[in-house]
Amino acid sequence: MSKLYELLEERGYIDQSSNEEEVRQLLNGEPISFYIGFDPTADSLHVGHFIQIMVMSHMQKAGHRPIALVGGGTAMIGDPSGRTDMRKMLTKEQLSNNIAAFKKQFARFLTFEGKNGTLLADNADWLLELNYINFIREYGRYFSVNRMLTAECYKSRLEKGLTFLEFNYMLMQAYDFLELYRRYGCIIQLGGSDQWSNILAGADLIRRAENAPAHALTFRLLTTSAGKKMGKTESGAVWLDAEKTSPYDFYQYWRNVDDADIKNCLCLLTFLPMEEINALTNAKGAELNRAKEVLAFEVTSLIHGKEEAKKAQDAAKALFGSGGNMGNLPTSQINQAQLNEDMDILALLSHCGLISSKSEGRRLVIDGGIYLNNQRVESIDYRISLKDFSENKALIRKGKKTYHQIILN
RNA sequence: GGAGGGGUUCCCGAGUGGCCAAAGGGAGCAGACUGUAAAUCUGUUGGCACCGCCUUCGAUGGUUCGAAUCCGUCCCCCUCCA
Repeated sequence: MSKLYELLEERGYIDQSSNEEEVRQLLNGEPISFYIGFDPTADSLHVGHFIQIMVMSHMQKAGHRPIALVGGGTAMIGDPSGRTDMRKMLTKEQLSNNIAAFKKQFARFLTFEGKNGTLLADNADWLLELNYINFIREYGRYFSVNRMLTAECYKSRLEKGLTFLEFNYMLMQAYDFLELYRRYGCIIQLGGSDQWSNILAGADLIRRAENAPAHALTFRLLTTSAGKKMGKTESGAVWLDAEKTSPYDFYQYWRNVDDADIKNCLCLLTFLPMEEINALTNAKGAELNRAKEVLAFEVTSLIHGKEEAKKAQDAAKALFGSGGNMGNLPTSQINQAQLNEDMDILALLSHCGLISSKSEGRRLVIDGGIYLNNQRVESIDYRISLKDFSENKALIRKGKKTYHQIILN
């Protein structure tokens, strides 16, 4: 008998369950089928999803069969949970494109082969052909509006406004669970804690419609110790797709987490054994930097592979410490002709995409936030020239941490 | 459908004819201090050819020397009544 439940609990994944004892026995017992839903609202998964994938992976390793459900149907409605605004609807083309991207990313963490190979399902397969009257007559009677309104996700939306379209979301998701139960014998749904009421609704529906037991288990969202959602940067989410968030930036995101969040991240986002995590996080003060390096390296390896993680780490070490080679930095090309023209510092900055307007660049330079080859640029009129390059390379830095390499060719 | 109240810069939110590129807060960015951390303090946050000019205050058309502010029409949101 495995100790899967205890493992998840010790690592801090578990938030709420429909019945702790029963869920514990399910997870620790014979192989079962479970599902987690993913909304294909973007063309890549992000860090928020990663924690769910980690759980799926833990579950699969313990012998259970994951069902990854992409909400091709529900995404056409929009989940009101945790949002103040209505989610925008997507076209079918966007959806199928996004779903394809998800599949690829899942494959890094989950096996699709074998007796407990991951099953990929799309609720568009059954939701799109539902008949309204039939659905309402068959399942509408199982849902109490009074109860739905007490759900936190709707309560808050009632102040702001909630359309009937979105109100239906809970029914759709509940129906998904029922459908997966019927098709694949899925008896437990997992998800982020924001999904609690939707998941419960599904379990309830199975109990009522099928007179069979079904369970719910939610996981803590990845938040900072201050309670803020992690995985957001000024430029948006931290994506798992290397095209959208480069391995270097990805690495740096984790390298820079708050001291207070290191342990949590190590537990939730890596497979390192607890003893090792405890040893790393018992350090004090500046020694915690070691733990951050390990965190950044491990998470980057999981997402982008060891090789990319190594490159990102080397680049970081080259820039912030000594040694290491910095081949893997964000880089821009520049040619001789451009150099001969009017390549002042502002033009260079926007060429590299480091600023979104000349005004911003102007401010940065005046504030002393721009460095060329680690020398502060003093004037907005500074003109870059051949002498700024050594071996056809120059290094530009914005603030303390944003590095960009320029290659002359 | 009726009555009333709204839509302001990334977000919240002031502004009700010129002193408004628009208070204040949040968030962001930069500087100092540091451990590539946190906290704190300082500066900054529409664009550009930047001591000047241009474009913004739901949309559009007016009034005026001059409008985010007044008037008309339209779109959207909220509250109460049905």
